[in-house]
Amino acid sequence: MPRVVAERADTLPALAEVFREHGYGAASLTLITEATGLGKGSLYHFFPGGKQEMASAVLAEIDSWFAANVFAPLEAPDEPRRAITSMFDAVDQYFHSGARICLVGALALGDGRDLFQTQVQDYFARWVAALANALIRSGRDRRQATGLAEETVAGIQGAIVLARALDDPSAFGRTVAKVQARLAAP
Amino acid sequence: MPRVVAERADTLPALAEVFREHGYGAASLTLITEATGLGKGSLYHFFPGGKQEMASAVLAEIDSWFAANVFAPLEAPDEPRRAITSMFDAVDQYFHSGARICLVGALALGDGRDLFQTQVQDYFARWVAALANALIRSGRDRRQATGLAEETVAGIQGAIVLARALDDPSAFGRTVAKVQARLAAP
DNA sequence: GTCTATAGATCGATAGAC
DNA sequence: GTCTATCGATCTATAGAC
Repeated sequence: MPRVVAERADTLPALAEVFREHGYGAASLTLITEATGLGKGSLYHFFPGGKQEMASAVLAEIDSWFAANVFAPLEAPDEPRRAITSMFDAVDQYFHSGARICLVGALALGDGRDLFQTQVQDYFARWVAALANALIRSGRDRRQATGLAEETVAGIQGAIVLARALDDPSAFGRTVAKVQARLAAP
Repeated sequence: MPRVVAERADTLPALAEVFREHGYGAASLTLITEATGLGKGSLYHFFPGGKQEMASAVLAEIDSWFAANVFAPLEAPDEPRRAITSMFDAVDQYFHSGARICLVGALALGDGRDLFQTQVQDYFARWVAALANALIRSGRDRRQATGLAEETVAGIQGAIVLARALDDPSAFGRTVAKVQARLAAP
């Protein structure tokens, strides 16, 4: 039978789930050992920097996923409108239609804000820049593109907060659909 | 010289600041004693339920502030447009133009989500309902008012996330201004 | 009411056997 | 690599003097 955890990267999905579920500070090593099925010894073998390195690795993987599935298409030289559409598809998929929160946004609001400020800032800055880039190439005025991109990313993040607060994942889809429609309008 | 802390309610602003700064789980009693200037004995005298009761009391005070300054005007029988304008003024004031996060939203995303779910849900549900009510009375279509209210509240929350993530409070004002402008349009 | 002292549990992290 | 045992620090909460 194949091992569930064969290398460091195999632990990242479970780690990400724990941090999303409990935040950074409240994600104890006990919870992490249960979620990953690894003892503390193994965890510290993979992550000598401890919990902080675990969270940082999760953020790096998230950034990598968005870079490949969201940022790169938005920055690609052609098809900006199609890239924007696929961005919303990717967002809906990644956030499980509102049932999953954005760990980066949660870290920005909660604890770990100081520890991971650079990674959090880079993630949002690149998202806004990539979307603004696509908006400009799709014919938008340069001056308004950044503002529109900020408003869109904020709308997505706010939709996650709202869905989580209301305990109603469908609020995410409803709200994001409005954000997307506004972006498609001239 | 008058005492700084004369009764339970006097501790709430300092408590709120600690929870906003560190989240619920990472706000230790040591941090709380430093912020309030009270020893543990005094804190447990005021809040026999411990840290959970402290956070719950803070949420109740936040809800009370919004009820008086935001929800009630929105639900008042007249001047819905004026109430909406003053809502945005109150929001900008309360969140210090993006320099202060929304503790309710942060709790919704992070730890304490289970502990305070009812209070978090009530806060957002009432905000959306009150704003939708004002929108209907200002001439909006009933079917679209709730969606527009959700989008607006989400936009405000997302603006807070974005401003915090980018470490740029001015992103809050820029984004909220766009949300407000959209609401004022026919 | 407010304090200090401290209990009892849990934390992150380490050591060392295998 | 993975485990168990355990360290010292820190946590929430309580007890009791004043």
